[in-house]
Amino acid sequence: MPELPEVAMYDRFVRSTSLDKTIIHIEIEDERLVTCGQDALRSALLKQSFTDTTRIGKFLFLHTSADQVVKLHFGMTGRPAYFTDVEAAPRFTRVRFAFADGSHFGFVNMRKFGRIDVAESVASYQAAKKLGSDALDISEEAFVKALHGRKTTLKAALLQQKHFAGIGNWIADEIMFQARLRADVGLRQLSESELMGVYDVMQHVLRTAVDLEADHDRFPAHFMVPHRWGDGLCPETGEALQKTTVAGRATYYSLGVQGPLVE
DNA sequence: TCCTATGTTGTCAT
DNA sequence: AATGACAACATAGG
Repeated sequence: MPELPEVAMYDRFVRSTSLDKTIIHIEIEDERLVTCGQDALRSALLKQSFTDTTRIGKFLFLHTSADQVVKLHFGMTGRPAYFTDVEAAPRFTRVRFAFADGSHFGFVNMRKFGRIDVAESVASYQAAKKLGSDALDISEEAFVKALHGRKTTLKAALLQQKHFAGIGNWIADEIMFQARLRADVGLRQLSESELMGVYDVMQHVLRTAVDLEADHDRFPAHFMVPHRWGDGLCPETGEALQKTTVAGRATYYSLGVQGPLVE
């Protein structure tokens, strides 16, 4: 379940389990998940170790003792795993890194949308792939500049990773709910000051989710998302949340709070 | 059987 | 050239 707050937890997990252990074997179930190819992955990592991590949006970079980085992207269904017995490997462990101490790091990915790649540095990867700064790091000025006056909808723009990275489908819906904006509002209809409000909401949603360790059960009562996954009722009006499609994604919204779609 | 799912990217059109 | 819309990818579970 990886959007920015979830990947922040993955980051913490990896740091606490899998750093500074020599990698002695890499088992690859499906090479399609390894962008650089299995040979390049093995030559980059065998006899090396992970030494540090950097997270940008939904991307997690593992620095190696050979001074390269391994990029992990989890797709829609990915998560990291750590286990000491191969037999205990979680179902859907697609790539497994075996450490010299007998433990293992697993890249678990049911749907195979996750990807592993090797790059020379975080900066070089970020530049090559046009990946924006982390959404928690972008300035208000840069946020407004990136969005103001564009032709697309707010939700589509929030989902792009180019200008600021880490927003996914549930966070986009949560931001639009808390900003009290229609699910399909166009950026041309939003003033700079309204976009500053969206920025503040984005920071609040991300900061809160990270502080609560991405645990949906602990999200505040004014958050919509737990209701989207639960009783389907707006936390403010008590009415049923509406469902539609915006930017090609399932979109939940409160008619009473956000108003009707434009059609 | 059919539909949905927390994401990205290639392709085609504007 | 740049930007935007949308299908495609792969799999499990309801």
